[in-house]
Amino acid sequence: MKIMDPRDEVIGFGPGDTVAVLTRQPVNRLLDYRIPEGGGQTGCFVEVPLGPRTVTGVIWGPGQGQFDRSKLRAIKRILDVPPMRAEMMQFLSRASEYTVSPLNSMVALATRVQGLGDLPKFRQVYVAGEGRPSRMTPARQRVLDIFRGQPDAEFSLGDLVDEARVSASVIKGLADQNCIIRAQRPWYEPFPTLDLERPGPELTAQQLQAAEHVKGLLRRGEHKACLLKGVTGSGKTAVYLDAVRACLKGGRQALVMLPEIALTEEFLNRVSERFGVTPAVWHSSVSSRERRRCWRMAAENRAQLVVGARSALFLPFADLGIIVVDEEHDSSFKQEEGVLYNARDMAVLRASICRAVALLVSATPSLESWANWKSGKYSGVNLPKRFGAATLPELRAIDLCQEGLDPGHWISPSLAEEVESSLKQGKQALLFLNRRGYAPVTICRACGHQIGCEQCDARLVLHQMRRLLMCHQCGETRAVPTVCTNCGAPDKLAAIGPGVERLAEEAFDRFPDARLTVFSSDLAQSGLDIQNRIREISDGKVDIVIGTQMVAKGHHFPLLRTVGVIDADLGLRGGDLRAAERTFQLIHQVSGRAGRDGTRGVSLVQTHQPGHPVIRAILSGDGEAFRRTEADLRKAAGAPPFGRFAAAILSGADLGPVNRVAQELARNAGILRKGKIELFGPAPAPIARVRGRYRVRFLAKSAKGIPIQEKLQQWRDSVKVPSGIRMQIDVDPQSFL
DNA sequence: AGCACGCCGACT
DNA sequence: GTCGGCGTGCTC
Repeated sequence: MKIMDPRDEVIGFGPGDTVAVLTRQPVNRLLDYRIPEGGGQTGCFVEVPLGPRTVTGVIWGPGQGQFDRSKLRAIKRILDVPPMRAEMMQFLSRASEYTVSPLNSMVALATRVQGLGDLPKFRQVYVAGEGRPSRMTPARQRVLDIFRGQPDAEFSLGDLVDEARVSASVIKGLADQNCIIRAQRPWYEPFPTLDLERPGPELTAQQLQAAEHVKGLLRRGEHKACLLKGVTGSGKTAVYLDAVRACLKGGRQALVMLPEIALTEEFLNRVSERFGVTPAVWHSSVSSRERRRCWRMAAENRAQLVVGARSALFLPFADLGIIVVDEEHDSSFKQEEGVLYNARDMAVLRASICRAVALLVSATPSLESWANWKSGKYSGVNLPKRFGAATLPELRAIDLCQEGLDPGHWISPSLAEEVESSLKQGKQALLFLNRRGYAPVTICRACGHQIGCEQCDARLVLHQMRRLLMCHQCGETRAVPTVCTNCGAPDKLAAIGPGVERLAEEAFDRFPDARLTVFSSDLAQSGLDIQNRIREISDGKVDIVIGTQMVAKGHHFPLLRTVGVIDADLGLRGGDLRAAERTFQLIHQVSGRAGRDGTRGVSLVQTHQPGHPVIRAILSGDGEAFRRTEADLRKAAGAPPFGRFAAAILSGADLGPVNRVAQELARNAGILRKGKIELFGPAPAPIARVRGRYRVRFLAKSAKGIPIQEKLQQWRDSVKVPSGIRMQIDVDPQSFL
């Protein structure tokens, strides 16, 4: 079923006219409604009756007239927000086609705010007042001191309570005596204006050249994607902030996308340093009120710059001029649930539709972007040198076959020695192991049983600090048993293999005087907590940092001298399409944390296979050579980016029906073959059961440039998928689980 | 997504 | 005989 393409021009409708509405309910077709008093136009956000309920939707175009006119119902309300722009409708439509996902679910992505059309509510703030308190108390003094420091500032109740460490009643008492004054502010206040005249850092010649290239694209209105490649520490951020500034000066909006929420705090500091104020933020942990503000301000062109996660791509920007995708190679840009899309690719699509520049930034570009640059589809700029005194670290392999490890130990003598010498110099060391928890496997020494998840085809990971076993597939946790769950033998359970927690234990034994900190996504409390702990590291309050990929990304640790990669072979095992690429990117990235203050850093890479091409490429530091070799391999295999992949995943509570549907789909492979698409499978997914659901996979493969979506759609529609069985199509899959 | 309609098993 | 299980289909 194909929903009509949105039109370029806006169409107005009068009362009584029939219009086609697309709701965000899973009803993937247009429904006709009558326009109410006051009229409307395409793109209007509306509330319509649907059965017994009222749902939100968007006027997509003129009515289709295929429904009994006498049964038509009227639109209940046209919401008081700027209508969806034609370019947004086009973007959603194209994104829906590309990802083979229903258009209504794209509309759902574009309306992920509560109370879309509700009138703005007010929020209460406190400002300085003239009154004198009848009696001064230490608590009251603390509150008044805050205002004395910033007489024109406004604070919410929460801010005052936190900052002055007082209770709300103290604030109330002061307000009653007019010492501070309660004021109403609309919650939808525009975001503060960025100071674009504020002098920025002096850019180096290569930075200037790079910035000039991007600004040229903006000036000439070339809505072409551009790859900004630069070694870690080369000052990529300063370059793209300069481009953002040029875009804002031209009166257009900017979006900067970061792969992880954990990176936003640090980036916001960077922005407020550069432009004097904090910009709008959009990600899943932003409060719903703040999201509403951000959404609305983006639509009204009153948010100049939005910093966000991948979902920020669906904000209703009025006039978006540049989309920066920082760490564009990062796999977190791929949405792996619900609508499966790669925010990096969708950013390029959106930019091309709204005539914006898509700027993809990375030290280790994805092979996709790199190939697009090489072929001339994207333009590109390179920053080959580190900024200022920073030099690239010295990279060395530690051959674990030569240098044996004691059982239960993972820090080799050479690595320990290097860490020791860093500590002696008053510098820091980072031990990197991309494995959360204490140990990946718990085994019974009596019967050999490995404790697994009841719901998934996966082993439970021991999290010692939280005293539980956890499934990394479904998140299910359970208490650590004292007897074997299989044979009942007491005290025979043993933790096998290392996780960051266990590594920390070993580091504590080895370096008893060092101050340690462990970073892992499950140990992080909040964005602020991460921010504080990062600051502790920058301030030199920590000697050894132990962490998962969380520490590899983006953070700046000036005192860090030594990086130890505990297990370089870890990511190379699974053997999926991108294993080599991801390993290269991760180790390169984490190594780049070392030596950013002028003294040369060292990165030691522990491996059992120092001759492995990927390990050799990492050690040589020659990313270009690595990408060329990897590209040749992919080309020979017809793999992305030189061929096209799409996965289909069937899942259901019982294997029988899942297999039956899979067999039927396999029989219909002819549909794909007609479109020059090869089908492989069905095969049980590598993790054959997740959350109690059995999973079976297909892989569809075609040459580059073959339009696969229409055929995939036909193929999917060729079977009737019974309720209880889900079929997901993943175009350009990242993960092969 | 909800919710109604509808066709087969164990109860007052 | 009926109450209710949740499979199938509709919502303008």
